[in-house]
Amino acid sequence: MVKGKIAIRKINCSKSRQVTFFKRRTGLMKKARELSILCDAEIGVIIFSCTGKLYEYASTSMSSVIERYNKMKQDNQQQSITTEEIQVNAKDQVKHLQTSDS
Amino acid sequence: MVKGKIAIRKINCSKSRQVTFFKRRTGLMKKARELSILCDAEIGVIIFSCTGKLYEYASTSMSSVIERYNKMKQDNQQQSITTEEIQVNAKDQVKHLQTSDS
DNA sequence: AACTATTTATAAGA
DNA sequence: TTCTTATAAATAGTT
Repeated sequence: MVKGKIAIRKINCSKSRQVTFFKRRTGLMKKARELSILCDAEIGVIIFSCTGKLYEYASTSMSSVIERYNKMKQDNQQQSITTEEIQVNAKDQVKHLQTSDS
Repeated sequence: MVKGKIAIRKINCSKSRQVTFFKRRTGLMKKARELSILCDAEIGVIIFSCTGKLYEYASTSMSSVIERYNKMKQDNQQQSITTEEIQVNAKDQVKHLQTSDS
């Protein structure tokens, strides 16, 4: 393997994995922070290491990010239910038209 | 400004900001995926663009990540309450020793 | 915890 | 968006 290049699969050696985890975690957090500033984005990053330790970054606060996330998902759900209902209603309407003898 | 280098502050030009957002968001997601694979970590990334659009990445699923996050926070909270109680109890104990005449 | 050879990301331009 | 290219930044392996 050429120096500086690795395959993207689990690093088996625990020591190397730990070092890589530190380096790349730091890099990821930095990139997240830069993106949030440059592009005025709200960002949350949650990382659990393989030993279960938590690392986090949030441009605002994690609770704000999670709340907004849940709200958007909920709205999307609502939206898709609404769409479904409209479709069902439309189908009923068609059915009604087809069975009506006017 | 030298080509290829920018200051980390909000990009005012909407068009440049949009291009940068696309490039860096893609890069961030890739880094997150690589980190999760290389180091066997559970990772969640939530991004809201400045126009409110949601982008997400989760190595497992976002609900799994958020649940685990909330659970860990809750446990930490519990842990710190417990610690506080132990400290209070210890203080009472000292007080008791000081006021007792044995 | 630093170094450095390389790879990777990315800003600007097309 | 998507490609190219010049440059900056990240990082794998080593000291």
